[in-house]
Amino acid sequence: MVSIKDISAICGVSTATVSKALNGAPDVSEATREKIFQVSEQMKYRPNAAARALKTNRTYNLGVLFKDEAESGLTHEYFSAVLEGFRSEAESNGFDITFINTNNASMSYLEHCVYRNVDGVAIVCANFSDPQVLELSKSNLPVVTIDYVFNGKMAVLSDNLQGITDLFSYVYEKGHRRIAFIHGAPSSVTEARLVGFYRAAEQAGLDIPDAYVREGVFHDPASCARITGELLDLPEPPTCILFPDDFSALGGLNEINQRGLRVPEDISVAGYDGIHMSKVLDPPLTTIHQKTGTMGSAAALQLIEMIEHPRTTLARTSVVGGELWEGQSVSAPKK
Amino acid sequence: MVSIKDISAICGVSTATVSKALNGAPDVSEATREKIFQVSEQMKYRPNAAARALKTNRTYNLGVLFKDEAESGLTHEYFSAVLEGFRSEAESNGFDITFINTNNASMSYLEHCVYRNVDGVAIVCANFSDPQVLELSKSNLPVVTIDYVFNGKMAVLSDNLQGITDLFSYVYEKGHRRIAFIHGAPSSVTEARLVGFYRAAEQAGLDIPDAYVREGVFHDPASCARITGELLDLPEPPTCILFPDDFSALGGLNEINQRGLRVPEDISVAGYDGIHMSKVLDPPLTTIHQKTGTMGSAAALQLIEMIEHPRTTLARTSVVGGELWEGQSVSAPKK
DNA sequence: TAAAGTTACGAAATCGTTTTAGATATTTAA
DNA sequence: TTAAATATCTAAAACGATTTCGTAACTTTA
Repeated sequence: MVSIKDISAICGVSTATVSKALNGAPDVSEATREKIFQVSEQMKYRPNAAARALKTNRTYNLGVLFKDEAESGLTHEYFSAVLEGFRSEAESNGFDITFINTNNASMSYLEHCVYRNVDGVAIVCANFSDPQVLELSKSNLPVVTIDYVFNGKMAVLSDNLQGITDLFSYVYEKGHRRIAFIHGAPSSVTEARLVGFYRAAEQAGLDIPDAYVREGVFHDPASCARITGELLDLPEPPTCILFPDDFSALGGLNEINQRGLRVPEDISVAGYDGIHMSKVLDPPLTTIHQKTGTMGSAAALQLIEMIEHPRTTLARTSVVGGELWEGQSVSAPKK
Repeated sequence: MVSIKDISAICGVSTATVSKALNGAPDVSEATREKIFQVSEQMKYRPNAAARALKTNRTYNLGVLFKDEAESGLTHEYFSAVLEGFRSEAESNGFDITFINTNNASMSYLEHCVYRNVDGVAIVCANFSDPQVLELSKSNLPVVTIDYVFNGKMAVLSDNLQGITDLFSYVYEKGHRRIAFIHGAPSSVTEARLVGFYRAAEQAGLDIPDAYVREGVFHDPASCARITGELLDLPEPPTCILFPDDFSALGGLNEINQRGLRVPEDISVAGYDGIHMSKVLDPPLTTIHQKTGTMGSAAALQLIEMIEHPRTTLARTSVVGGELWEGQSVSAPKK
């Protein structure tokens, strides 16, 4: 490969000058700078990333922790889409990304980051109570998290509170008063949604019976199918069910269909996420679309800002609003 | 960070000896080797990847080209699952992965690989006629491709020919004789499936009318819905439709439902891929499950073999068989 | 016992950059 | 005219590893 040395030889200057010219240092004359650019262009010079990293201690590599406990990580559209937004924004800023989820026990996440010398790390999808994740969050490596906030660290959240509020208002205005909510396992996301749900109900002067609020499992149609069945078996079943996410809503839809009920004529349902599939279901699912691309992009920008200006950047949490996708799975309740 | 120098100082030996001990060179006594291991363990020494890369010209980093033209790449479960298998196997072998799909025009894929010094590259999802992809394939960088074969390069293919044959046989044995096939856009995958389809039909002594074989679009429910409608409008409509993939089959299912027909009582359908969703549809979709994890893993192993033993490794194409997932979307045809 | 062979180690070069601390030539100010 | 300031450049030292070759000490062989 052609190195700075080759360029310097051809241009008749020292390697120091070449380096400085290429990096825009002020003490290089216009003439030599131009010559150096020309030659390195023509010889297709590419700086050696390893050498540069060794010297500067900067790799322009961002670590990504993307662990799917339930084997649904990279194949979970929500997280994949966030990752794609992150990757794209990072690359626009000259950063590449490297996965740091080692599965051999030889290195912790933090050790992996150190080993690879990443400039910062994004925790996109992980178990936030995992000691290794905590270790990472406590290190002085720049960190950004998605949908979770570590104290004093950058974070990007989807606005679950607003999202569920919008969804609730929408179905309420459609006339529903018996609204059930199957939520995911306890987490900050679930918490925000529950708060939003109850607040919106309160606001509307609606009292939600405890039997209408059930804990399901994210991304698990089976559990949601079962709970949907139990809800329908209530003496006074709900007229509308909100699911933890679009995919798990499929389970509920099946249970409903199998009982010979129709959506939305007999019962209304709504999902959450706004994945591709939601638009293609029959009927199209009313859902809250989370702006995953925006979230990933915001995470990348915040992380990079922290990397470039560690002393002058305050850790902050940005909240990305969702958007109601009006499908046809919610209509006025039967009289 | 603690470096080899620190270890050498503590152990009272030279850095050369430390390096050799850590890398298992033969000319280090058992005693010093043990001491060095102990100390570096205790001081949590991690080799500096950049320094090592600079010296050895090996990064233990694999490039991954994963481009989603149609914005469905990272969010397309098939490719995501292959990638996950690849990543996992690579990491087990001490390799990390870096995306090389630059979206700024400043570097070609190959240049990006050179810049990052990756040891090899996997082309998981890309447009194989893109000049930049060709350039990559022609370079002397070790390359492995998924579902496409570059002459003289490693490749991993899903056995589409066998898969579609199995699927055909299955529906044929269920009694279907009017079998339609909506395939994807022209590509080696489509080609293999078409050959398999026609061969299987021939084998069965079945003549497939041209009107039954239609070109749709992978991963696009809308086009498949339209074509399904046209198939159903034929004077002699098929009793079974094979779709290009599970996701696009959704479009067909909707069209069928909207006409008041039921699956599988009135018409049978089958998908391809075996993504999570296929099991959760109502009825569960009969499909060919592609062993994506196996494919990704095989790709990683082949690539690494090529990297470690360039002179003694022959480029080869391995074919990973699929597996019929029997759902409930295919039954005997109506009389 | 002398020559040859082994074993265990270290000095130093090297990979391709960046960066600091001069050095030289040129220009400006006094 | 001379000192000071400025502009442009370079030598050389890093960064943290690997690797070649040499050497000293010790063992074996004849």
